[in-house]
Amino acid sequence: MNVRTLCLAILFAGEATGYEIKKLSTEGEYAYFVDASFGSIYPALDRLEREGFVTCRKEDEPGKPSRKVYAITDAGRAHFVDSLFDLPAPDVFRSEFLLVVMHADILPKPVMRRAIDHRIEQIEADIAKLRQIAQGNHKGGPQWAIDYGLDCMEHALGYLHAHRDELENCSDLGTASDPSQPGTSRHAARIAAE
Amino acid sequence: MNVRTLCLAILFAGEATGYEIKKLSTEGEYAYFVDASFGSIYPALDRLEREGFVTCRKEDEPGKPSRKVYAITDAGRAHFVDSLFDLPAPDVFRSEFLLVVMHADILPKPVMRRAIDHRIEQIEADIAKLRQIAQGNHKGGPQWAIDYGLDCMEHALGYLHAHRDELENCSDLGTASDPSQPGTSRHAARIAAE
DNA sequence: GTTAGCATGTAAACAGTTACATGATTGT
DNA sequence: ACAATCATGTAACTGTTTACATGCTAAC
Repeated sequence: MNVRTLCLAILFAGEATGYEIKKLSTEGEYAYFVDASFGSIYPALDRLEREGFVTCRKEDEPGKPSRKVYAITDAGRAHFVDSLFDLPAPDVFRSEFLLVVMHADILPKPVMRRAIDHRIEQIEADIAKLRQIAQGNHKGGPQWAIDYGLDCMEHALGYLHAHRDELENCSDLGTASDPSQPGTSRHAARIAAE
Repeated sequence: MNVRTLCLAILFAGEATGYEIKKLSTEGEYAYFVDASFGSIYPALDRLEREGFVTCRKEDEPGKPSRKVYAITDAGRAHFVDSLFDLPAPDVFRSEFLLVVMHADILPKPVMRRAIDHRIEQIEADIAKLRQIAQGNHKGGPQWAIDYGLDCMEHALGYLHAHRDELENCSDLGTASDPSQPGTSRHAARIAAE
């Protein structure tokens, strides 16, 4: 999904500024969709306004930076709802962690351990964030999405906890570095630095 | 992760042509990482060769299209393994399906049902693909990655089956279209067409 | 006095997709 | 005859990121 649709989705739920859209897409309830930067959001809102899908109202409160509050139009609403009727594109799951996992056999144990710990912390942070979002009283679709997300994340976290030993035991040859492999010069130093 | 790293990861496991890398990244064992097109793979291999991370051998078998078989160099191996020592970037999960779910309340039941059916089919296809990959005898890291992937997907599938009714019951107002909302003109036609 | 948060925007650079061009072989 | 698979490559385009520029307020 692109930034355009993200903007429409957020504005469909209520008015917002570019700044707020950024926050919602990176930290808030819309983080499942796109992780947009200012450099893509502001131009997208400009274009949506030119196309008549959103309107813009400038707010100048003294003592505060002026802000441009965007609102969706009837045409925008129609366009967005219409796109929901299309069959959704397949879910995307990308994991650099799994790339590391696939090479557990050639990585020193401490490196693998650190990667697992890091991944666990990330999932825990994601769960905490979702739980916080869940505080607001949602219902119907939004509530279902939250429950689904929490359930999947908790399951993945449980799996990691239950099976991390197996993963760590793939790599018990060298605790620091294996000099028989090329390019390991920097590795020992990195591990030593911890 | 970018196409460059994908190429190195695949070549780390063995020689391959650009064509084979494409297949592995879209259908095979590396689909967790990047979904690359020819337009990105061929230039990436060119650049990796110029930089000395891979070498290229041209194979001309009569009666077959000539192919360029790439192999990783020691420098490439070192570069790749080194990158595995970095803390992996957070996993990415993006779901258009969940965007539809979040608007279940305003979507007609048949649309929601179709979206759920479609999502279930996708997960089932992904599971089937992973099971097929699992046929090859993997061990250690790669085996762990497969088991993890299967477990997470099966869990998500189970959740969908167990909770799809709740989701469908969010939208029981209009079975086809709701004329009180703007922009629903095309919707009725779409539903009717099924 | 310095960091963090609020707030908008632009330009250059980069990554990647899409569409096109080419052509042989194998299977239906 | 037609489609699919194998196989490489380029050019134009699009979308997005990064870095920069600006400036005010509130908290520490």
